[in-house]
Parts: sequence; structure tokens; C-alpha cells
Amino acid sequence: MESPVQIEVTARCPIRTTLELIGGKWKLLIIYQLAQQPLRFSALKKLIPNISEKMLIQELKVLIDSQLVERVNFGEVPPKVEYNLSEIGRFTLPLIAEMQKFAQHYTSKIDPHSSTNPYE
Amino acid sequence: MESPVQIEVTARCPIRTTLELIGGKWKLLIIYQLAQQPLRFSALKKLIPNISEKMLIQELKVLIDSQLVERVNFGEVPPKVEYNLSEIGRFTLPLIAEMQKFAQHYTSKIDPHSSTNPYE
DNA sequence: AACAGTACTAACCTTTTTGTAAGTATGGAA
DNA sequence: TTCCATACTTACAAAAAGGTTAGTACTGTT
Repeated sequence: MESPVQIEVTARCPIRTTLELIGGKWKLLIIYQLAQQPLRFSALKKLIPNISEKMLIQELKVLIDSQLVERVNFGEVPPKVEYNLSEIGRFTLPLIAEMQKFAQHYTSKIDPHSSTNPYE
Repeated sequence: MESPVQIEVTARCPIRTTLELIGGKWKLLIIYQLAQQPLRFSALKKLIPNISEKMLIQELKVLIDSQLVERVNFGEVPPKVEYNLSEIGRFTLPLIAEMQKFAQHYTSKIDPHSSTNPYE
């Protein structure tokens, strides 16, 4: 029986790479919204409760920088800019799907009141 | 035609739940190591470069708290304690697998030194 | 001339996360 | 009696992440 290939946990291991790209409080939520359709800045803001304009634009810039999201400027006045998931960005979708599955498993198996986590 | 079921992005949406459980710099790396076999504190420390003892024990506690990891105290002297992934913790493994796939796709498609950020 | 709509930008601040360095407890071996 | 191994614990500091508030630029509309 062969032993599984153990990937070394280093600065450039796949887990760390992925965490760098989509870690943080907002990036996945932005990606998730853009997965449905291209969206304008203001539309994104409405769809993601509590995100500040600063965080939204900041995280969009990071996502654009890493080429997961594309920015389309329509050059109109008043400004019209759309954001959409790039082809590479779409590779995050199976990951998001697994996160959803995991959360479902977890919340169905764990008593929701056993945790003292006042998130709101 | 039916529209896709859009999960609302709220304080209790699956993405946020998952991020709370396994977000941060170290949790997934710990889980990944424990996926192979139960490990002692000192073994984990050796396998995860640069993690401090403080972060290791702190994150282990959080993972135990959320029941993704189990702690087994052998009650010996010098102390012997083993950590292993719980059954629920194993539900993170497909997620980790997807992260690995994503990182591979990403690094194979993106030139590491290019940036097309229109802001720069 | 003031205002509306959109997509930002900037200064400043608070909170959260992570890191460093040292110390504790235990019982047996030297 | 001192030291060793192991698994922590504590106080403090630094860094990163996130939040608040106000303001800019551009034109067309009132």
C-alpha cells in the first residue's frame, strides 16, 4: 500500500498560495457574487452587507492584481464600471462549492448552541 | 427557466461559517498535517515551519473548541499528548484538495511576475 | 449656481492577528 | 541537586487587517 504524497508545508505550498489569493474577510464573498454575473461597484456593495467602500475597492484591486477579476470601464459619465470573474477566477468555484458543503456538514453535525460565538 | 439559488451573503452564510472555522494563517496547515496521522505537539511544530508554540497551541485550542480536532492526553511524564482530526474535521479534506487543485491551475496559468492592474 | 449620480481616494483610527521571549509543571535520570 | 523532555502559559510588542469619515472628479440636470 503506497503512502500518500505529503506536500511540504512551506511558503510556497498550495495551501498557502490559495490562502494568499482568496484569504481574508471579503474576497470570497466578492468572488461569489461575481460568479453569478458581472456587477458594478455599487451593485456589489448592495449585495455584500456591511462591506465598506474602502474594503470593497481595496479587495477588488487585489483580485484584479492577481487576475482573478477583470475590470471593464465603460468610459461613461457618470462613471460605469463592471467587474467580472476571469477565467482563472472561475477555478475558485469548486472551492466555494466545497466550502458550502463543508459548512452544511458542519452545522448539521454540531449543535449550533454549543458555541459561544456572538458574531453579530 | 429557473434562476440559480443565490445564497445570501450574511453573517451566517456558509462561506462565512467556513472562513470562521478554518480561516487564518495556520489552521488549514495544522489540519493538513493531522490528515496524514495523529501527531504530537512537538511533531506538529517540526512539520509546520515557522509556526510559534504560541500560535500552534492557540490554533489547536480553537480547532478543538470547534470540534474539528481531538486531543488525547496519555497522562505520562514527560507529557505525551496526541492530536488527531475528528470525523467532522475530515470533511475539510475535499476542501483542501480543491485548494491544491486551484493553486495548481493558478500557478500554471499565471506568470508570477506579471501584473495587469490598471491602477498601477 | 447648486445638486445628483457613480466610482473612487485619502487620512486617520481601532481591532484582530501574529510574533517574541521568557517562564511553569512533572518525575525520572545523572 | 541539577538537568532533561514535553507540553504548555504568560506578558508584551509588532504587524496586518479592517473600519470611519470626508472628500474628489466628471458632466448633465434643475
